[in-house]
Amino acid sequence: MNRLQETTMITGEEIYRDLLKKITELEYMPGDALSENELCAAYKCSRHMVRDAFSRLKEKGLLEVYPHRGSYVSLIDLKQIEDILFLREAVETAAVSAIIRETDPGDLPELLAGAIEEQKTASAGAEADLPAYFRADDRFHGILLEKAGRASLYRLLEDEYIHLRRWRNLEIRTTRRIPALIQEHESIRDAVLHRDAAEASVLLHRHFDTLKFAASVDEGRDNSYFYKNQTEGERK
Amino acid sequence: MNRLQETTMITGEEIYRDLLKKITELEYMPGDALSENELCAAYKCSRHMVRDAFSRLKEKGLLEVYPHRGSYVSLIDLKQIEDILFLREAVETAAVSAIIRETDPGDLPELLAGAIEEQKTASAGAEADLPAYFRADDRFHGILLEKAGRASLYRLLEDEYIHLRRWRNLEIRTTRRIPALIQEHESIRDAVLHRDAAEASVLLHRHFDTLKFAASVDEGRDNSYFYKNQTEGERK
DNA sequence: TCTTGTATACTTGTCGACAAGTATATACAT
DNA sequence: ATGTATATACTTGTCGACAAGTATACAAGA
Repeated sequence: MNRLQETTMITGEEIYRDLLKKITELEYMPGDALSENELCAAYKCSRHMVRDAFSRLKEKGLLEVYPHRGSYVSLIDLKQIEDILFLREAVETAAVSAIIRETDPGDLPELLAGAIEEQKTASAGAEADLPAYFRADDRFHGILLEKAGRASLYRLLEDEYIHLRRWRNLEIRTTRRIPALIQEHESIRDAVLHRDAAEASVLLHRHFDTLKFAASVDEGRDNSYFYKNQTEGERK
Repeated sequence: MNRLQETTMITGEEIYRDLLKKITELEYMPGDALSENELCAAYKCSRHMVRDAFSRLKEKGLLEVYPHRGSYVSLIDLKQIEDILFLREAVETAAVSAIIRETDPGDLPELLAGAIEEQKTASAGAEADLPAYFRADDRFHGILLEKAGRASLYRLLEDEYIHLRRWRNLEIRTTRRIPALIQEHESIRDAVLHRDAAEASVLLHRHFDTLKFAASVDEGRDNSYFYKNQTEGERK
């Protein structure tokens, strides 16, 4: 707990959003202790607002509350990250399949090209803007669902993707490996535009395997940001 | 609000679970008003416990809270139901693909056969046990994910499946159409055991289309259990 | 020095009371 | 009879205070 700024939050909803954002963007790192008292002092509100936000964050798996001991930002569960990557691969493969099966391209080429272009500019040069790249990356995959008529599903899965984003913010802090990801995006786009569902499926599988590999590398690291071997939620 | 039994709940978690169950199992119907005061009287606890449960139910999209007016059980969003069916189809197709690609059958035949057998006994005869059938149905699909090494993903998607179960409880109240669903399960099982991924994919698509059709029929119904045309959350 | 018991300073859990907004019923004027 | 203003009975929103459990610091005894 530090950097408690003098914000003037009002509603419990805003407190919840603020905490959610700070956890996702690693302002509060995995394992950090969050004190109800300090937070309600920072937000200048009563503990009930903070407790309500805590309750929801706990429900989302972003906070662990140990009664009468303290509350801590959840560690990252790499098995869960792999699950969500599997989920995304499955959903986006189905979306691409639906796009190819049911509709004509429409403005899909322009949309995908725009997202890819934005990824390149955001990740290029020394003044690379990683958050901007991540947004463009999300947009690329979002376009696929939207054009499959499943934009609302993308919103529905937001809660799961939160965990993915937090891990991504922790994992990808340089632009070193981004060009390879962009190249994979271009391959996927080409397969979709050529209406080659089988090829797109293979490329999506490979794309998410690239990320799963990164997650498996984390597995071996010995820092305090990840749960170790199924012992999730066993803080002594 | 009625049938308030004299339970002796204690923790807020139990209250939340109880409300969740009663909403899912339609003891509280879509649109029903839930009063904080009446509930905390029934549970013999303070309003804070109920409010905390309300906050989480709201977050899950099962309750709509209108400040200073009242709280109501969410109506069923059929677009969301279709999204979740699309999600399940995508995930289970990917799971079947993984099963066929990566592992040998193992005890998969026995497990699937057991689940199907349970579906038949639960839905047969005049004393049919629908909840038991639903559990066996869930198990069938759960086995596919488990054998693909994604049991934890199944748990992760529980929150989305809650909405599906609530709709299912409302939609399927007789055993009339269940034999067809069981037959589809048997076809899917056969395709998986014959390691025919393409056929399994087609059959899964058809299976979920059967359910999506039921959802589209609901769309035309003129009762108060469903949101009408994207106007979700517009209660005057 | 080591062990043990106790006091203390934390943490989260729960409660009652009041504030504020909304809808309805009622009395009044037209 | 009808439209309007007011009073009342609800609803959810917010707060301060206290209860209860945990870990730590510290002092007393072996």
